[in-house]
Amino acid sequence: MLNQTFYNQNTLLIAKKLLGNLLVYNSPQGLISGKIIETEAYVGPKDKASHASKGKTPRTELMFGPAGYWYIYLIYGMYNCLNIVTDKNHYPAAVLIRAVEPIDGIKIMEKNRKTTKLTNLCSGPGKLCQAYGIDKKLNQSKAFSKTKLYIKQSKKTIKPSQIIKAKRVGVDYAQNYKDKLWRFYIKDSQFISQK
DNA sequence: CAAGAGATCATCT
DNA sequence: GATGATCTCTTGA
Repeated sequence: MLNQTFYNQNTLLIAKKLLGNLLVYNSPQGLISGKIIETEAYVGPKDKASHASKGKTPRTELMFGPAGYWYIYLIYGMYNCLNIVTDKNHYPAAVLIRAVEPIDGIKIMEKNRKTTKLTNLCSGPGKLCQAYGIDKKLNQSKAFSKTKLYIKQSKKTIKPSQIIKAKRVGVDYAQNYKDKLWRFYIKDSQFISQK
């Protein structure tokens, strides 16, 4: 499993390095896992797309803290988004996990998502939380010790040439930060989010 | 296939 | 009282 030292690095580096690793959840419904296909980085107090740009609030306080904790929040009243806090303590940053390729627990995902189309199970931040059954109960939990939800290092690493950089999704309001190429995904994967 | 609307609520002003 | 780090469904060409 990836340890806290890993999460303490530069956020953009982590967003890229997470690709290809396994998101594992020992859920009440059974073991679920998937390969990370797509991530986005939210970096520092000035990133207008980041919740942290509005300063420390009860919700975003976690992003200012030490790395390696899950930051989960409800968006648009109905979907959860899964992030991992990164970078040094007091520097607000996180990586949003946007898509995974289902591996274990596909039956559970199908039930939670009410669809059997493999490429539609976890191809978006809201979708993968729904498929995994992740909600705010896991907010603030640790990703770096033996917990229910963690990231396991894959033997295969993704080559830099296989990583596509793109603009982040849904952040048109982020002024001078909206065009940053801080979204990363694995080239030619069937499992990336749309748009 | 693209565009638009609706669902639905924690969080912040 | 407004607003999303989204998704699904419907409409129409």
